Amino acid sequence: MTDRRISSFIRRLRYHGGLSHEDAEAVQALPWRVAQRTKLSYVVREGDRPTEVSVLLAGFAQRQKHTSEGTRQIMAFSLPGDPLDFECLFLHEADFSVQMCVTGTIACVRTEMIKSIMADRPGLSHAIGRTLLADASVAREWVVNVGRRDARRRVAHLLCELLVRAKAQHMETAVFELPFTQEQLADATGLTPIHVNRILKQLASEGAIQRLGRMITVPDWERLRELADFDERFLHMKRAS
Amino acid sequence: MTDRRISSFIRRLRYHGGLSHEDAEAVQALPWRVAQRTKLSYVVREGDRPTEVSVLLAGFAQRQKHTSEGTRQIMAFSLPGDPLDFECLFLHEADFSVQMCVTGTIACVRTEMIKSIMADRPGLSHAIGRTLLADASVAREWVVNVGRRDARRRVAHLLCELLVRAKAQHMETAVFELPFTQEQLADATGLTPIHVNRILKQLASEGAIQRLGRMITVPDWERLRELADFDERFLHMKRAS
DNA sequence: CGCTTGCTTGAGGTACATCAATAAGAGTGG
DNA sequence: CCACTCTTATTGATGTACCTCAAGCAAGCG
Repeated sequence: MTDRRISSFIRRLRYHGGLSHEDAEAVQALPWRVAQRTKLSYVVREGDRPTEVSVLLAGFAQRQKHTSEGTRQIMAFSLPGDPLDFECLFLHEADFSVQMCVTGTIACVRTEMIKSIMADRPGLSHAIGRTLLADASVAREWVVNVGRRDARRRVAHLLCELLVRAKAQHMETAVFELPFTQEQLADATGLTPIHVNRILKQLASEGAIQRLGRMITVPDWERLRELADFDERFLHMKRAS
Repeated sequence: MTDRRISSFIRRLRYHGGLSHEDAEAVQALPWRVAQRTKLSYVVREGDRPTEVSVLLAGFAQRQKHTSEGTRQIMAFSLPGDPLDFECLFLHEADFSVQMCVTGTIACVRTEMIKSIMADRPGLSHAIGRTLLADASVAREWVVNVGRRDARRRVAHLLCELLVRAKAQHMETAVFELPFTQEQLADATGLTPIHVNRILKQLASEGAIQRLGRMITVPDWERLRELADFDERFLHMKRAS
């Protein structure tokens, strides 16, 4: 029973360039095991050597690590269609944990299955490599964000990234429901939740965003983009899709 | 005229797992063009679409980006043997600049040449993928470093990473010559050069490191490692080498 | 030399963290 | 449907790690 939502993963593979029709069908035809995962549950933990890899079909997830101090750093947010731990196809041991932000759905396949179709399909192999390396590019941008931008720009930059990526996956974005707590936003930006709160308030008072609970509306995209020092080239998207 | 130093690149490809003897020979046999690059020269610039990719043979290089404010963030340091811009094999457009830290040597090949032997050699393709994804893992660790560690740990963590990587490339490490200015260390850790200076002084006064100019000696590795919250698993090295 | 680049040290400022308390939702069980 | 609890958001007061500005110093190098 193949889940139609796998197509969101295929759309993700296509962001970064062509993928043949046959390759797409081969991915669809894999024996995906679809599973529900509750909020806060872990899909992978740092140090695991998974025998399955997963794709996010619905909901949101985060990649994170903990320091010895007990603090947490989120290194990426995953949207529906995103592979969650495909780096394990190359690296064996997970260097980060993946945790669900909200209750959602994932699809898993055994690593051998993926590896075996990748061996027959260089085009698919390449597409997966591109996708993983595009994620790497995002991580590099996060180093810049956390290392060299002030709090206002950091938060705004994160909002921009989420909006662009959500749009590329055809998600509802006229009004964007932020599925993250301010604590998560803080752990993603290297700030405290209290300061994130103040920054969101400030952005709203400046008219850069509008808020209603966790609902964010961006009345003037160009304004927010400029304020955030946001240049979407780091997302390596080929087409508007 | 193949440069024997290409073997340092092959050693790097082997960090993360096996590479067949034939694959190694195929890499050696590529028509590498060896070139000298002076200190501060750029190998690639953000936004370039290079037709050649490069490997660092001697010297040090850094990956960096600039913000609209004019500040710089360094996202990685490259050691001899490291591929400098192989992500372009997958992503076409460079999302970062590569600049030489000191005068050194690089080896370049046209992208088609590499792509063509990769098409014939899945094992080599996989090894290159592993290497690039291991670099991605380092970038994620840098997000943690810059986002959630205090200045002392940040600097110490960077020193630990450089030492372990240098050791894995058989570089002289009993005494480690830091080839970086304090400004570069600052741009890599998200600090100011002045604060890096004070931190280095502090680390030295605590006995965690010894300094003589840019020469760094680590009298007690375990001590520095603990102080830095350093766990080398993120480097994904298979063997002590 | 003199000039430039990088290192060092001090004084003072600020962006963000920490601590503390209240308020507002969101479940949950009765 | 309401009381109860827990999590999340908000706001204020205070603290501090790091930044900025400024100056002197050492070392490499034409």
